[in-house]
Amino acid sequence: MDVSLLKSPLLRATSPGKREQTKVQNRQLILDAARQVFAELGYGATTVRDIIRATPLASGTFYNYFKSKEEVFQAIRDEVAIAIRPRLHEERMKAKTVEEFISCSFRTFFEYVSDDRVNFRAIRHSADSTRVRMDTPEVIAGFEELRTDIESATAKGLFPPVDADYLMAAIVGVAFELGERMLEREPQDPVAAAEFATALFMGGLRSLPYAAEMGVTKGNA
Amino acid sequence: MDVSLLKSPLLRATSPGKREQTKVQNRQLILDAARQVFAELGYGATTVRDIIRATPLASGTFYNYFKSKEEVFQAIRDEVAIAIRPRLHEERMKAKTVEEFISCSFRTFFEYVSDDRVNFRAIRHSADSTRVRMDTPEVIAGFEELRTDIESATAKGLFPPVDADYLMAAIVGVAFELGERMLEREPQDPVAAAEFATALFMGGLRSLPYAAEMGVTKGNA
DNA sequence: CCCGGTCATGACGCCTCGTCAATTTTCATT
DNA sequence: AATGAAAATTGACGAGGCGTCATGACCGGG
Repeated sequence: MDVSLLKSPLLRATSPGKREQTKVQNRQLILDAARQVFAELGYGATTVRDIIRATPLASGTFYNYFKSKEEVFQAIRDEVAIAIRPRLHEERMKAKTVEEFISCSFRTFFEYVSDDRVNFRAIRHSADSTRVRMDTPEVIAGFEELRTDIESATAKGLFPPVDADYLMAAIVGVAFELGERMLEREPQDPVAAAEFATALFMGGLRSLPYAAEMGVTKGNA
Repeated sequence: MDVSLLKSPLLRATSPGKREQTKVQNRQLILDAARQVFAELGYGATTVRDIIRATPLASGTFYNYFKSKEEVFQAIRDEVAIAIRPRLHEERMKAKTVEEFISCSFRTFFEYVSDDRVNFRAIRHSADSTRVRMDTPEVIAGFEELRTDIESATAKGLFPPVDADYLMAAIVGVAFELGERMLEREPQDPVAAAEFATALFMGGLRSLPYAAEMGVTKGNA
């Protein structure tokens, strides 16, 4: 048999083998169902059974793909982290000034959060007041990357010699908490949120954009 | 019968009735066991059964005191929130300047976190990478109080007219995330953490205390 | 056409859940 | 003290989730 024929790029592209095909498909089936169910019941209340019930598969099949509901959740989180991380890193590398570094980071993040609302809401919504955050390896790697980016920016003289670990923590804290609030507002305004955060990091309280309209919490002009 | 004798303050003080007594005692028994077990297994992995097994009580009794493991956790959280909230509020009311407002808030919070390490660790430790945060009514009320404190400080001209909601979120985000990092360092230094946060909010990045010693993450002098 | 390997299936044993009828404990009254 | 009602504790129970595994279906190569 001519191996080069069977394994030619063309054939592999059109027929990756039924085996592989259903494997990928099932995985996606489970992930989609999970997203759905998490959004509906909240992460905490969801059971593995709920997920497979939203799927044509049998209970045992679930465990061929994931070890637990946590692992599905990780996979969903990681998709996000993997999508956003290179973008953030790239923006930060391009930054010529501290301000650019900070503002690009926040803007990119908030825009992503706003676009990806569905995924983010999946976590927040839950009957009780539990809030879950998965610090998956992929997410943690994102944090670490931010820290090393800060460190190398410091080496380049962009930053003063700050405590990169604490600074990273502060950025992460503001990003997540502000992101949450942003999602509660209507209309969604990632740019404004990013401006707020940037001003805070650039010049502290006194530089914050004045609250043009009061009652931002509930009213919207 | 002389009611005033039976219900005299003295008697009530020494014997509040066995009924009441065991009720309080059992509640505490459960709370203590829960703290223990949460710290050991992590919040996510803990079951109601694990908690009562660490207690001389029967399974049914648990439900006379709490509806679920979430509610026990809430109760533990709330103890903390109730203990810390008045302190924070008081400090902020005394503040004559913005800087005092900010620095007192952070210092009080970080000192509390550091003292109360046990309670805080109970949440963080878990086999998987799940991080749980309970936004109980009591905790949310604490956030709201911070926001109204900001608003009234603004009214007094202490703050510029900022977006109090976002500012509150930023403070909360930094406090929690930095608190977490602080717990990972040795020796524990709440004052340094508070100084870092305060400098950030007062003057932004450029005011941050220089990292006197590098390698803060792992090394310690 | 057939065989070896891979994967889906769903029943199984174990465990937790929250409930509830039975029982014990407390307490006011006689 | 004796009594009876109210309150709280107990543990067994049905429902249902968990992760596993023997079974069988299905794919793909010879």
